Amino acid sequence: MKPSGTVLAAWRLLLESHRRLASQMDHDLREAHDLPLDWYDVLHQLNTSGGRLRMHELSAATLFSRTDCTRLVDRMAAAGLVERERASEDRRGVYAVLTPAGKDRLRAAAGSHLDDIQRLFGDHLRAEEIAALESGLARVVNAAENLAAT
Amino acid sequence: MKPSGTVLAAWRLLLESHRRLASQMDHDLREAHDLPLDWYDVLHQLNTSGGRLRMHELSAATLFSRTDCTRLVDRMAAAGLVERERASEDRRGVYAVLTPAGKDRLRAAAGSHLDDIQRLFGDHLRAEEIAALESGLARVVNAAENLAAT
DNA sequence: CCAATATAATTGCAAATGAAACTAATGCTC
DNA sequence: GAGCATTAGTTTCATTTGCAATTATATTGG
Repeated sequence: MKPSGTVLAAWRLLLESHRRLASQMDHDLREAHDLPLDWYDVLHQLNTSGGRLRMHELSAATLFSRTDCTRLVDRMAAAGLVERERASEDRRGVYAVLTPAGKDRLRAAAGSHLDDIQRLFGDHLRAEEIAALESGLARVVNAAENLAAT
Repeated sequence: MKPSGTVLAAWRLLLESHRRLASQMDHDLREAHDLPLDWYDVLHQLNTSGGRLRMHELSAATLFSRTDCTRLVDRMAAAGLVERERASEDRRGVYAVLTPAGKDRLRAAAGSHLDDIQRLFGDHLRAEEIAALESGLARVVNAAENLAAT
């Protein structure tokens, strides 16, 4: 089935808002905290998962490829924000572990980044639009997850 | 001001739905038509603009950087989908022009791509959610545009 | 009118990316 | 418990990207 004009318009707006906001936020984070948005994402995911994740869990959480995670962790480890730790229960495995410095850096950046989310995104939406985004996109994401799991 | 939990959730869902759907759609387009999503985007924008755009207009329409446009057009010209044409009214300028082959390729790919948009996105949204996405994100994009224009 | 400045597009270089090959350890089956 | 398939993670290679510098043309202020 073909999408209606409104579905198409909504999809294009989602694409455009993502591109504009993501690049603006990346720019702001680099400017203010010398932290790429990708790094912020990794720090955030680690932090909300108790500070340690296996590489493949990090990949699933951030939606970066395994390859990408390997190299993000490389660079972030060089910058002292995370550490690698071999898994004791599975000797193939590696944990990415948030360091205290990484936690500090995240805390420092979180304030202005959250402000950015509000300023660039939240400020322009009505409560019922936010609710609609949340419920609708949750279903979209869910369906995509199931598809990917196949 | 800090975003409320629902704003934050909505933002994260927007990020996640974009990543999942864009990569799925890119994959499907390559699979079925050997056409990266970026190329589709360029063909689409050219087509909806009468088949010819100055490089900087293409950049504004697609939100790819000027550099990126130069090189996308390079590769697509090598594949015969577009042509470069020096602008007669401004000799610095270059038009990217859709070729008949490019138009054909777009037409061929559009069908399955539109199906994808419906299947992955539209099918999971209620009419009022689509309307909310459309109106809300239009305001978000607008605000971001004005900011960028500064 | 012409020097200074701005704009259009490309290019060189360093960094980031993705797919597929590779290494190592585990699990599964007979 | 030996062999085969699977899973975890990294690495290699070719491609892509982004920033800053470059080239060429247009515009503007004195």
